[in-house]
Amino acid sequence: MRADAVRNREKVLAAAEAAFAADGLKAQLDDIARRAAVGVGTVCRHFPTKQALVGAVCTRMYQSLLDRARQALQSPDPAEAFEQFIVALPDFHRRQRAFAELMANELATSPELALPVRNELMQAITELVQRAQAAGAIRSDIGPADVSMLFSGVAHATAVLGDMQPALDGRFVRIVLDGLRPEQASELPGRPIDFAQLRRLKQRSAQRRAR
Amino acid sequence: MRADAVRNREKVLAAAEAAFAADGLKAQLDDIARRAAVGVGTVCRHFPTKQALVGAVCTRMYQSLLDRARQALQSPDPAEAFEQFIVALPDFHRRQRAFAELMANELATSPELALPVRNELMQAITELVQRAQAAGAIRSDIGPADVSMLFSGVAHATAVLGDMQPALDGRFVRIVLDGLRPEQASELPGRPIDFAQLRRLKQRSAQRRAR
DNA sequence: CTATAATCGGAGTCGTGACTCCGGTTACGC
DNA sequence: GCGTAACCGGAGTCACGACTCCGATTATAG
Repeated sequence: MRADAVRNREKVLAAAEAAFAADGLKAQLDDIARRAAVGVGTVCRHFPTKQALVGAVCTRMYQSLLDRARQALQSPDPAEAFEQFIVALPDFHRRQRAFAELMANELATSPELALPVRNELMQAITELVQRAQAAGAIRSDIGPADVSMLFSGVAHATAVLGDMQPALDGRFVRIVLDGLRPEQASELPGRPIDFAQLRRLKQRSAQRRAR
Repeated sequence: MRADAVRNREKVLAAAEAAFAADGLKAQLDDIARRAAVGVGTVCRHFPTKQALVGAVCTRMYQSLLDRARQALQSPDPAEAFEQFIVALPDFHRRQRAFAELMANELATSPELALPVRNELMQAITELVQRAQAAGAIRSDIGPADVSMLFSGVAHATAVLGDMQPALDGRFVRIVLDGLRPEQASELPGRPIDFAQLRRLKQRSAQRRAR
């Protein structure tokens, strides 16, 4: 691959990230091209479809989130590790607004982009949760997928709130965290959900939709 | 207005509700017309723009939600009133999936559809929260807008989860409710948010975006 | 029952936005 | 340096979806 090609590919990715951050998923290819100081053709050669571009941007985001999760896992205290990761989330989402939107929709959509990074991230989250539970830092009647579902909600709120008081979603996270502490009053309906189960549910739901 | 006209208007509204429920806001006018067993022209005469149709459907939804809030306010026990209203939310959203999406986006968008019903609903929620706080049923460091923000998250999750196990969002609500109980560990950043403040924040944010 | 005015339907218009095509240009191998 | 092959750009294509227009139809007034 030629040197200028890689350079442009990089410029496009950066521009796409910025554009998605500003306008969400509905950001236009033309705008992305303009931001990258590049023709539309170039964008479309590197990423044959918008979906592909989204996928590429998404992968980077997941990677960066995975890094955070791994960093949190370094911490010797499981409770702190969990909290550290969770509290960092809206901060992350604020910077990557579009990704919040993407990720928030992720659960339901785009099974087509089966990103290996995502699996690793799920792995890391699972570990974070299990360790925290073993240490008695969070309630035992939840599963990893419950956590990710919860934070798809946080992600969404962050995306919607936009540049309003950052404090707002900080409050949201703290409230949810409090709800996750051990020995809470409510009995949760159903059973703890992990990622394998979530996937099964998703498939069944997709089948139902197909009919 | 002629009798068949009202009848059709009603059919269109019902069809729109169903279509939005199935496909979200991106449901197509043609599809709505087909569901209503009516021509596209009819849809567009009754509702000159898609926005208007959305507004009309939205108003009904708010009305129905308001009814629930008022019903909850009837309960003599403030704690139970609050919980009753909140727990009913995802159930409501499941039936009205699109509305969940609408409502979830509401915070940021569509200041143009200034629905009077919405104001009444905010009033009712404010009362529900204040009474519950006075009775010591929920923590005192939150405001009504915090609650609605939180449940915009729930709404989103419900929308995304779709027809997956209804238990999933039931779990979500219980966890958030637990996080709202008095005397929790976390200290929330910032101050309690009420609707007036939220509106101000929104305006400032809109101005910033305009520049 | 008939005149009339409003309503209905769906084929057609128009705008928008993703993607293609090809002449001109720029980077590597020799 | 120079030939070649890959890359660049942006005007144009194409599909899709919101909305319009007008002949056919149907409800009310007298």
